[in-house]
Amino acid sequence: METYLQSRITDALLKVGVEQDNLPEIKIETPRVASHGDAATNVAMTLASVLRKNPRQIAQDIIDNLELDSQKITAAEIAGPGFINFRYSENYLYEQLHSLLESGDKYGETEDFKGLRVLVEFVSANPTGPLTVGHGRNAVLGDTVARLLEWSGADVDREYYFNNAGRQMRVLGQSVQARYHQLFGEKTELPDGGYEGEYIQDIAKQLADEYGESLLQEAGEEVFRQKAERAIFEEIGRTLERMNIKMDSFFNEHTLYEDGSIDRTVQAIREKGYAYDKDGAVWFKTTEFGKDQDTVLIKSSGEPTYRLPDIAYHVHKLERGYDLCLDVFGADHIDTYPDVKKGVEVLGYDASKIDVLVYQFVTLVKDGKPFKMSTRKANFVTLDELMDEVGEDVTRFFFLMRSPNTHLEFDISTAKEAGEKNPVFYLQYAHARIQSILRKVKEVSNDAWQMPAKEELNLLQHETEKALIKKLLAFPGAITAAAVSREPHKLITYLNELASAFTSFYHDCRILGESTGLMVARASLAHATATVLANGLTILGIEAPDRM
RNA sequence: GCGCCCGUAGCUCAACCGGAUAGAGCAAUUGCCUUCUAAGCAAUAGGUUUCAGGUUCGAGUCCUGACGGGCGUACCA
Repeated sequence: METYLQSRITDALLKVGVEQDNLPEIKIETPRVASHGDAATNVAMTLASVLRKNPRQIAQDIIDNLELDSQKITAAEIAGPGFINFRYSENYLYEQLHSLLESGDKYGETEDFKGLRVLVEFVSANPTGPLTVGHGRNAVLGDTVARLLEWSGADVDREYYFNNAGRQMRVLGQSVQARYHQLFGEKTELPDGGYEGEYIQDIAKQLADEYGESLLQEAGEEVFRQKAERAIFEEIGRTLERMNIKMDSFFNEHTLYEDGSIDRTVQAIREKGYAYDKDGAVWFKTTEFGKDQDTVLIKSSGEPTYRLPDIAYHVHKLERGYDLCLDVFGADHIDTYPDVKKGVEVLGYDASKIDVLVYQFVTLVKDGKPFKMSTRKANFVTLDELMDEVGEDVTRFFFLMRSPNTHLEFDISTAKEAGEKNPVFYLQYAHARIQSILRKVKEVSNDAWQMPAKEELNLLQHETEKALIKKLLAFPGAITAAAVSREPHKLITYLNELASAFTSFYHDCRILGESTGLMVARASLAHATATVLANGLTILGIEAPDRM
């Protein structure tokens, strides 16, 4: 419909005398106030200064030259300072509703990103401990944006990037080793900066159960590191599964060393003249890109900083042929992103294919106060603990509810309320309620719901019915908007409006007890609403229950 | 100091890359269950969009400057 209006308006503009080269971009938007119509454009106003004419006059000229199909649009009128408002015909609504019903669980899919190969890299927590609440927002955002892109036609892979070498992991191994020795009565201290979480003791205990005392002979921490890594990855895998997240691949940073990518990357940056040696370290000339200081690529110890493998990794992604590499990470990592892009660019790759979704931090709140759920000495709350406390659906929903670039206050008191206050249930309840009605319809008519003919939908004449249809038709656009801006909360806002439009309809129009024709038409409308709710919840990774 | 994000109703947040009368939920007040799920609906109240300038037909949105909060600014990841 949008493209239809755009082409009609373009034709009218040409007739009015606007030159081909001066055609403005024609924006079609949905007015905030329903009384303003179903679609509107502001072209007349944007043209006012160019044509040096009164915008309302321009609008009138455009309307006079518009050739609209009355089967689709019934009215085009001037309003306010020069908006042109359009109204959809009933026929158009019924036609669209009918095709929605035909699409069923595919309704909402578009081809906006058709053919685009996307790699979403997210979570990417190193296996040093269980996933925390902070990782939770990352995981859910990444997965949901991936789903949004998939619904928009993109070909999406999900990847988890990790590093199982380096100092952090050695300390992890040492920590487990220390706990293991303690289990057998030895007074071994945790290493400096060791991991204090209770899970370290759990892993040590597993090892004791499995191997008895035999590991006491181990001199180094390597065995413990390996065991810890495996145990932690298993737990992370279970957590992700619980959250409805399935990775396509896990990428080990180590492979970049093995295949020589790291060395080649440094070499290439040197050759381009963007790297130099100083104080035994290798530096990246980030000052040339407007930074205050140059940054270190390889420490004087010979170990690279994370920037170098990050650059090599992104080159690797691009070489795999992705058109879009989307990284999801927290606000604390934002500073590395320009360096990586510049590095990739210096190496001759198209850095514009790399995009980043940055999210702000999460604060847990309970009864109005910052809340620490964990009694463990380690200073974090795990995702599993959170899900145990409030449930999987609520967890996903709360992480998605807000715009990624504002701080998220996760109110556990609200999340735990199974009822009125909890916004997740509003959507699920609407779905369950519709299913309940449809079950009753089936009893009455002794027949399952069937696809109605288009004409049968003509009985939907009530204002709340038409408002609901219009809301349903906005679903694909809502997905696209959320996918383009990578903001899943836009979809939630839409679904809330949809559920609200449904309850207005439910309040004003009965389904059972009406004549057969009207009952069929309304049941179809309810069915369509349930379909859209279910599709929307699927994208959010949340259940759409049939009963509550 | 510098960079990024944020500042909207008592609280938590929306506002479709500059549009028409700034909207939801929670909290408050009131009304609605012998008819399809009241986990709901309807209504009332709540705002100088932190402040001061600027840009233009038009600003919560863009620019400048204050003020306030978060995160960075490592030879940590």
